Parts: sequence; C-alpha cells; structure tokens
Amino acid sequence: MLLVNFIRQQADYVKERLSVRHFKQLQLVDELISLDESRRKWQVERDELQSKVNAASKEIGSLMRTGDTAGAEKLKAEVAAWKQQMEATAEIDVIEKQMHDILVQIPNLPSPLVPAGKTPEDNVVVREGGVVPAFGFTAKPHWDLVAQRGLIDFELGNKLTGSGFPVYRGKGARLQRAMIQYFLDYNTAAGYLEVQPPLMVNEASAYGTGQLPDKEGQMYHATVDNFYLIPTSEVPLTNIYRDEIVKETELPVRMTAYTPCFRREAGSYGKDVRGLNRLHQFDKVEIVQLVQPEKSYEALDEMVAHVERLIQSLELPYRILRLCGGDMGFTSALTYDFEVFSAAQEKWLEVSSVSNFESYQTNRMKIRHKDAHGKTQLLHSLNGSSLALPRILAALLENNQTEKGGIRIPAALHPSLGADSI
RNA sequence: GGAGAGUUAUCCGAGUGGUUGAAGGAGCACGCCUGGAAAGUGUGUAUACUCCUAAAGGGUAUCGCGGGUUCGAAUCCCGCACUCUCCGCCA
Repeated sequence: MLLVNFIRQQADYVKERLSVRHFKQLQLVDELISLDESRRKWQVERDELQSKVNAASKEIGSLMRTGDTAGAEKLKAEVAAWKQQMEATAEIDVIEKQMHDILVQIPNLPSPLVPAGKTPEDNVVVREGGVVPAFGFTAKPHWDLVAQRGLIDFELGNKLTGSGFPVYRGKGARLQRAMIQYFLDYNTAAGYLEVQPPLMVNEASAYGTGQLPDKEGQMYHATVDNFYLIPTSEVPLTNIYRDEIVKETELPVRMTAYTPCFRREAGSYGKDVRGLNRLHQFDKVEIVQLVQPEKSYEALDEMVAHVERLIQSLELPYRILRLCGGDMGFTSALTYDFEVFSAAQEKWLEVSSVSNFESYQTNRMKIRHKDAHGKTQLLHSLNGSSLALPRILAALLENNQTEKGGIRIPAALHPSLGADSI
C-alpha cells in the first residue's frame, strides 16, 4: 500500500499517476487525507489525556506510599474524569479502520515509463527475438501432441481432482523435471539463492503480498487450519523478510524457488483455458529481489535481461511488452511481460511477468533497511517468473514438432533431460 | 490428538502490580589504550505514530497477538497463535 504521509504531501501527483491507470475513484485520495487530518487531531487529544493519566498514576503511587490516602483518592477522581473524556477518542480506531480500507483499494502508482493505454493492445513491444517456425505441414496444437505420445493426461487429472489439474507422465514428467532443474541452475548461477518454501501460508503472509483481502477468491483455502495454497512462490519468498530490518550486508536479497502454484481462476472459461494455457495447478520457478530504492530500476532491467537470455536459450520466438497503465497489476509500478509464440495455436502466450513494486509491498510488510544516514527506510521489492512451465512447454512442443511426429528439444535442456528429442 | 512448560529489546537472560523502555551479560558502533592487534576500558546501541516550519526537544504506544481488571500491568484474569518436553500416531 502507499504511504499515507506521501499521499498527503503529494496529493496531486498521486492523482495524476493513478489516472494513468484509469483508476476511477480518485475521491478516495481526498477522503483519505481528510480522515488522516481528523485522525491526527484526535490522536493529539488522546495522547495529552493519557499523558496526564500516566503522571497522576505515578503520583498516586507515591501518595499511597506516604500514606496520604485522601490525596490519592482525590487524584483518582481526576483520573476518572480524564478517562471519561478519552472515551470520545475511540473514534480514532474507527477512522484508522476506514483509512486502512481505503488504502488497500488504492493501487500502486505507475512509474513514469508506463504507457498511458487502457487495454492489452496498448502495451508497448520493447523487444522481439527468435524465429517463428515455418511448417511444410499442418502443425498440431500441444493438446493433441501430448495426448498422442502420452506426455500429459488431462482426463486422468479430471478423475483424480478436477479440470485444470493435469497428470504428467513418462517423458512428459521427465521434461517438467528437466526444465525445473535447468531454470533453477540458471538462476542460482546468476546469484539467486535457491529456496524451498512452504506451499501453504497463513493469513498474515497472504495479506502481506496483497493476495488478501483483494484476491481472496483466487486462492485455495484450507479452512480447517486457515491456510492458503500459494498462488505463486512470491508469497512465501517475500514474506520471509516481513517485519525485518535487513542488514546492509545482506542486500541485495536475491532468491529463487521452484514451487507448484495453485489458482482457482474463478471466472475463467472458453478456449483460452484449453490444454496447458490456463491451469489450477502449475509449476513455476520464480525470482525475487529486495533492493535499496535507488537501485530498483537497475535491478528490474537486470531481471528482464536475465529472463530474456533464458528464453533465448530455449530457442523460442518471444517478445517483451511494457504493460500500459490499464493492463498492469494492482501492486506494480512497472511491469514487463514476456510472451512466446505458440506456432500451432498461432498466438502469443504469457510466460513471465517481471515487476518492480517499489515500496508498495514492503510498506505493507514492513521490510526495511537502514540507509546511509542510519535512517530506517523501506526497501523495494521485485519479482518475476523465470519461468512458468506450462506455456513454455506448450510452445516448445508446438514449435519443435516435425512432420514425422518427433519433437526436437533445444540444446540447453539436453543435459538435464538426458535426451535431445522426445 | 492428550498432558505439562514457555514466548521479555540484535542475541542470551533478570524481572509476579508503582520513577521499568525495562537489571545483567554478549554482540555491534565510536573513542581511549597499543608499533599493530587481542585483552582492558569509556560512551552509545529499538520501532511506530505524533507535537514543533525544521533542528533541538517533548508526548503516546509497543515485554508473542487480542481483550479485560486497576488510579497504575512485562507482572493478575480470559481468548488466540507459536515454541519446547513427554505420551499417542506416523512419511
């Protein structure tokens, strides 16, 4: 969430930036500021009364010790009067709750680099690479390819759990493992610490990264224990540093993790969800960074270049989009999406999203460090997929199919797969 | 799942109603000492909100979390979370 003091001091700038997102409820900004004003007024009053009560209580203590019961009783009566006055200041709690409810509705401010558009068509292509294959035959979509060679069984997943929970088998399972291994090795070689986090988190963690209260319906909820299945490893990874003041020597924090991700995808349907395009459980290797504020955009560029090289090594045609204001995630200040071209479906599939959240997440989670002047300051958080597996798999299969029915595997995956085709 | 014990500042740890934001030790920072270092020694060492134009300096809150009793709570009471020990179960 945004910092209240910042909103108060830069109200016009905040509104101007929010309008880049086409955020409609700009009146929330003014409401927040006026709530904050009355909150501070009440707080001064409450603090002053409490100060009197505290002083009187100390005096009562010493009066009792000297045996001056009458004096003590007189002071007690005064304290009682002050406490009655303090009851009115309970208003603060109401105001603070209102402020909080507003704060969680205000999205992050887009960085100046964010294009002003409204829909996905307005996203800016910043780079393209790779070659879209030309087939001399009719290319098959991945759901046919995996069914023919028994790599993935969607029907079996329906039986075991439900739709969107595929069963990978044989070489299909092996290829998943090979990709995970390759991605993790690639990330750790670049200095990311490998982490295996819990796949379920408590309410505080889900709240910390912003899944709650906003996207409650998107997570699977184990209600008996009140745990949430993680929709991405970003949640446990970032929460590792919740309520921490990170030592300067530990910065920048760079972590990577492979986890399954669980998403209810409530409301999704139709052809976009066919095959591997949209699943309830899928595998993803994530990268997360926590850095000093002045270095976060440098870190973002570096993460984008890192993911780009990984996709290049998989020999897939790709493009990098800078998301426009209307298409960005709620908590992000700047996002680059990576898409690969799926040759049989003839469409671009999003395989990674790399974002700088600036201090939006770290403010909520109180992830801080001491700056050069010894002052406590929020860090910036960034994360990205490196990479999400299902759509990469879809593109690999579709793009590398041969007329005879084989599938070529890019050289980068040969060592971990132990084969050059499937 | 059952029974018991516990949760205090960066860490260890004292503290069972009244100058306790909290003893003591360690760590860390700076200084003295030293040719240099160690040892020794001195000083300092939380976070959030808030008042003040700002600094300086105040005020309030925080001893797992939330609530209650009281003039006053780390200390008493209730609820919850977590940790440890024993028993049970178990990959």
